[in-house]
Order: sequence, then structure tokens, then C-alpha cells
Amino acid sequence: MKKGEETKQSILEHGLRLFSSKGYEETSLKDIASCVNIKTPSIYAYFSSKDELFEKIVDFVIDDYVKFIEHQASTMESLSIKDQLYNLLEKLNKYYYMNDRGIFLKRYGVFPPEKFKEHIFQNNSMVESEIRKLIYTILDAKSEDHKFIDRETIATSFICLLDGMLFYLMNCSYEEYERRLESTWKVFWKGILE
Amino acid sequence: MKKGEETKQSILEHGLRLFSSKGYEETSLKDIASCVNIKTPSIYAYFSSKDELFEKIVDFVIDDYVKFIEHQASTMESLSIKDQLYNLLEKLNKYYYMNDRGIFLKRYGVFPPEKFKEHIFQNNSMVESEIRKLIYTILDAKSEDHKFIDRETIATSFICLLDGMLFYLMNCSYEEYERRLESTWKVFWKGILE
DNA sequence: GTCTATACCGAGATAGAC
DNA sequence: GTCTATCTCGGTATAGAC
Repeated sequence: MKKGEETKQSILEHGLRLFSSKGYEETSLKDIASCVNIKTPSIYAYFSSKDELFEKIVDFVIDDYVKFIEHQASTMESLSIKDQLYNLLEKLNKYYYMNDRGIFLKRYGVFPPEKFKEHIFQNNSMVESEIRKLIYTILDAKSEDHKFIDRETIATSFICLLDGMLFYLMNCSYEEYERRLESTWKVFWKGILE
Repeated sequence: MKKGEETKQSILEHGLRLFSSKGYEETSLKDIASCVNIKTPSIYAYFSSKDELFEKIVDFVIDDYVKFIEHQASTMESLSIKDQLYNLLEKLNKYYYMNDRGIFLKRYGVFPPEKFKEHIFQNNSMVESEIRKLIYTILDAKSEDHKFIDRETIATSFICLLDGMLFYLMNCSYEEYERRLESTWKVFWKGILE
């Protein structure tokens, strides 16, 4: 990779990390530049404004997440419905826990800065419908011995659970977080059986 | 109420509303002042800084919410466990939906500005334990025909569900929101029965 | 492509008249 | 208690040398 490309990547990565943890307004270009070991004005060689930088990150993050969701479908076709649902829940949670993209996605999905509201909102409803689609695929694939309640209710409940875990993600240790994930899964699984 | 007191109240209320919807950094004292129909410096007659104003609102909101939770206990002792849990879920959700305090609480509970992190974090874990306590009270009160799974799992799952609804609250119409609340409740209730 | 220097603006905050 | 005027600071962004 050329030097310039590397710098650009570094700006994007540190930008993502800082925007995730501190938020849009509390993150200055100076903060980002100092992480990249350049001075503030150098950023403008790659991005025309703070807004543009932020939007580029938004687009990357959403795109990456959608790809990740789609990838899940192919990785577990052979499993039982129970295992597929559990895997999905665990993988999506790991995604949130293990990198800044998840936090970014959630942070600005719920509380976007005024300017970016529309841009983010549109993309975000796409994310939800991707997850819904995947859950429907899992549930419709084969008829097992299990009987389930209607799939809309299941998907709604699944997504709610996924989102609710965010709070534990932000406030608990990893061990506590995992323990709680088990609890919610247990209730969810029992709850969706007919 | 004296004129000064009224102005102070108005600052607090509009501050709460704006901080809820736009966030701490995106809300300027000028914004607040203009809602109250005063000029920016007049705010300093009541609060020594933006930080102090914000903290006062934080304390009020948390205090109000804890009181609200405690009040629930007394209002539904005579109901069945099922009705009590459902009522609690519905009331807490309505609280979030119907006023700015709920959004405020959630917004800064998950994503507090750097400066206020500790202050908010401490108070927030108190909120969770209040809800837990109430759920335990409900579950322990009487032995009905229902058999339940262990109460820690129930409480964890309940709180996760409550938090997860935030995303629907922010992104859905009220009708859609209510529909989804029904879905998650349905799964939850079935899931916690032994 | 990165720097220094600087312009520009809007924010929080203070001084002091009324 | 509210105002106008003003200060200060830190942010985004630009100009122009290297």
C-alpha cells in the first residue's frame, strides 16, 4: 500500500474508534490527527471536511455490518434451527463487543447528530430488515420437531433482545455480559416455542 | 411561584428537552435561552455553568425515575404476577415514551459525555438495581399456579427487553412501537414459565 | 503530502449598566 | 434578574511554503 493510502486508512480507523467512544462533537480533528501522528490540516488532503470523513465512516460501517450479516447465512446452513438462532445471536453480539464498528452503529443508529439523521436513518432500517430476512430464512428452511410461534413476533423479539444487550455491553464486564446473554437467550428460546 | 423560580424551572425543562433530543454538545446555552425567551447570560443568574445545569438535570431525572419505579410497587399489589409484570413493563415503557426524561436517562446512561461518566454511571447502576428489586418483590410475593425459572434470569431478561425497546422507541411510530412491545412481552412471558 | 501560520466563527463565560 | 458588550478559547477550515 502506498504511503498516502496508509495515512488515509489510519485516519479512517482512528476516526472510527474515537467517534465510537467519544461521539461526534467531542471528537476533534486534532484528536484524530494526533493519533495518526500528523497535524490537523493534513487530514484535508484526504477529506474535504469533518462531515465528509464522518459520512465515509458511516457508510463503511453499515456496509461492513450488512456484509457480516449476509455472511452468517452461508456459514451455518447445516445446523439445527436452535443452533442457528443461537449462533446468530452470539455472532452479532460478538461483532458488537469485539470492535468499534458495533458501538458506532448503535450509537449513531439511536442518537445521530442532527445533520446526519436522514442519511443514517435510511441505512439503518436496511440493517434491521437484513436481520429479519435472515431470521425468516432460518425459520422457514426446514420443519423440525419444534413448533414455533409466528416468525414476525420471533424476529421482533430477537432484534429487541439484541439491542437491549447494548446496555450490558457498555456497562458490564465481559464475563457479566456473557452471563446475561445466556439468560436472555434462555428466556427467548423458551418463549418462541409453540 | 415567584418570577425567578419560574424562569429557573423553564430553563431546567427546556434544557432537559433539548439535551434529550440533540445531546449535550449540540445543545448550546443560546438554544436553551431562546426557548425560555431570555438572553444567554441570564442563565448564569441561576446556574454557574453549563456543566452545573446539566448535572442538576441528571440528578432530577434519575431521582424522578427511581421515585416512579418505587411508586409502581404500591400501585399494583393486588394483581396477579402476570399482570404485575406486564403492568411494570408497560408503565416503564410509557414513561420512556411519554416524556423527555426517559430518553434523557437512556441517552446519557449509555453514552455519557466524558466529564459526566462517573457521576452518571454510579446513579445508573442504582436504577437497574431498583428495577431488579421490584421484580424480585413481585415474584416472591405469592406462590401461584405458575412456576417460574430463577428470578435472576427473569430480571436480567426483563431489563434487557426494556432497554431493547429504546431502539423501537426512537425509530418507530407509536402504533408500531406498541405492536412490538406486545411481541416482546409475549415471548418473555412464555419464556419465564418453568 | 505535510507542515506553519492564520483566518474565522461560535461556544461558554464575565463585567457592569439598568 | 436581565440586558449589552466583550473576552477567551478551541474548533473547523484555508493559504501558501517546503
